[in-house]
Amino acid sequence: MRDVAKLAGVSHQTVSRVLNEHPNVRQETRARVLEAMESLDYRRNLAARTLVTRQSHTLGIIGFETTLFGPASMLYGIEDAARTAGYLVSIATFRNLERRPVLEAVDRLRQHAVDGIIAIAPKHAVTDALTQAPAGLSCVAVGGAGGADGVPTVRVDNAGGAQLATRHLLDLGHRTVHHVAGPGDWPEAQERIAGWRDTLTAAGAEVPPILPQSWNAETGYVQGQALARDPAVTAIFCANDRIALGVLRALHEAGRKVPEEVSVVGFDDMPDSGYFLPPLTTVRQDFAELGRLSLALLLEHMAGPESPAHVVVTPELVVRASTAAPPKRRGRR
Amino acid sequence: MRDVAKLAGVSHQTVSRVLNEHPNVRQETRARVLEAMESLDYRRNLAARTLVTRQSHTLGIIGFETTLFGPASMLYGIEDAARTAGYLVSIATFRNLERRPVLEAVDRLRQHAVDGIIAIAPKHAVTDALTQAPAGLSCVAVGGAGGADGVPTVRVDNAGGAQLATRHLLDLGHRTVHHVAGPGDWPEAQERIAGWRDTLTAAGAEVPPILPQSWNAETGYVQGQALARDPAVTAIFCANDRIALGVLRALHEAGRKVPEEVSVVGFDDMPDSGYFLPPLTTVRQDFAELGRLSLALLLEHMAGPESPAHVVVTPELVVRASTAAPPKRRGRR
DNA sequence: TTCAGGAGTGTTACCGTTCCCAATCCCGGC
DNA sequence: GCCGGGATTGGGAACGGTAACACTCCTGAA
Repeated sequence: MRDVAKLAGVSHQTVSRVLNEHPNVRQETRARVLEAMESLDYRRNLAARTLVTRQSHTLGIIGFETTLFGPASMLYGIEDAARTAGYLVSIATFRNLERRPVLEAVDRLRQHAVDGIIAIAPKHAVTDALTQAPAGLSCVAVGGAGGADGVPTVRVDNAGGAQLATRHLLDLGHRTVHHVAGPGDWPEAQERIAGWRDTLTAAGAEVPPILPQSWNAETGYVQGQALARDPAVTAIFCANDRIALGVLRALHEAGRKVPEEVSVVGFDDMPDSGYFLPPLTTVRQDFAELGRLSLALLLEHMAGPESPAHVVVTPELVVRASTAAPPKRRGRR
Repeated sequence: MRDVAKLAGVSHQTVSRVLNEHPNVRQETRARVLEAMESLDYRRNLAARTLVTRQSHTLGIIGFETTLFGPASMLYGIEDAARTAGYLVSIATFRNLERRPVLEAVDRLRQHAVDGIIAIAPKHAVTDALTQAPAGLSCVAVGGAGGADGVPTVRVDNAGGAQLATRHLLDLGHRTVHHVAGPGDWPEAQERIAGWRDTLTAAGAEVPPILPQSWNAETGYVQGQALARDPAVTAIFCANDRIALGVLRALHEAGRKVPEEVSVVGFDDMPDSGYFLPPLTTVRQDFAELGRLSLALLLEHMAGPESPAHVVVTPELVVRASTAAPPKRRGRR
């Protein structure tokens, strides 16, 4: 910077002003400085800037299982939006959903002086940990655990999505809808269960038992085998597309045709669920949008820490070929 | 830090020494300092440290389509390894595979003074851009484009993987193996094509034509429909699992049974390919390991920039239920 | 007894910015 | 022609660490 100043024949302070687009610099001077910067291939030292301004222009993301489609997409959305907002993102993942590892991740980011944190927070433990973050550090939670305490959140209306799916099946004429749930201690899974159950009871339909377990295809396969054995089962709502994949396989192996005999609905709309056998009807959530929104919320919160806002995104039903009317047509009741 | 020094009754320099685990500090003094740090909840300002040492203890990752399983997993592996090595990772993604955006991403990271860069580099343009990175900044390329110029690389033996798949099908008794390739301008796709073709010609089998297009399920579906129409087709090797998914669907819709009539092999071993219909035989690449290795290579290169090393990871065939002997048995030839 | 040398500690300079405040220039109004 | 005030510029002083070097002890060998 000193070199630039010397070459342009001004003080280092003026260079700084040009850098920060301070209004009170004469056009001519600014041009001279810019030219000098150009010819010296100068770039400012952000560490020095951070040291004095206490702003790193870096945002932190703490995430869990970022290898899965949902979290990875959110990450992508956040990074994209952050870039256009002039921020770099650093990422800290943790391996299990307890308070300690989360706090460690927050701490790691704090050490590096991030200006704010977005947590991909599927469980309450994460959101809770966030409330313990030091004051002055803005945090936003995105993903599962909704309606949290003092932390702004962005989330999907899981209950609404589950309702969409369940209603769709009911409207097709199914007497009731079975559900293969996600892990019982995940708010997202709970909300989907609630949305499904409420829709069923509101329609006066019987509520079959559930056995919440995991988010993967194996769960779907195992539970699907049991459901396939029961001829009364004509409609299955799965907590996500991976589970649906497993259910589809179980059904197929048991010789039960989809959608002629059994209808299946998923949740997420993963990239290739349109190519499942048959193409999966599912509830689509726009993860990238979720990421973008959470970034916007974070910036807002960093600018003026008002009372925490809560943004809810509405998912959308994508009807494909895995759902149809039940085999023996009955009246809509 | 001054406060800590005062409280411990030493100079700030001694505090610094304790922080950096300098050997020449008396036990007792060290204890006193540590205690002071504890009671003041002191944490060192990394920006200041970076300013003087010119080391940010941050690594940069530049990536493309990090929302897909492969890149996301590498990211994960890198972050994991970086954390244990005491680094934070920042990420910069770019939207298209040309030189400019890649260089911009490198620049962004450089501004933030990253100590090194790992590029998830599926195409040569990325690796090329890396060679233009300023001297003194260590870079490693991981992923597709192998055997590059001056940049250390970590990659999977795609040709070897393709050979594994093709051999497996040939050994089952198929006369030849058809291939649904990935996009023609991707080195990974090219290498898989080469491995497949070479294996075929080495075995004296006919080499069917290919039509390289894209990595997604749609490609598989479209090309699968054409292949399904040809009764001579009994074995299909797909450039990745997503393509295989599409092929499986096309085959099923055309009424051709897998694996009784047609065998299908994928590449990648995505999380749920074991639950495809039928469970997919595929070539497994360990993305997380790839990430870890690339980090190790980067650290090595940062320590002593010897001639760039090239690490090759061998993939592994996972045999599941989508492959079998061809319908009319013929001799092994 | 003297002295070399290492352990332990403190002093000072410096890393590259931005902030605060003062200085200078220039313009219009009285 | 003088003066107030905004525009423009410059001169230190931070920011919070680490590096380099100097200094004081203390120990063991000559």
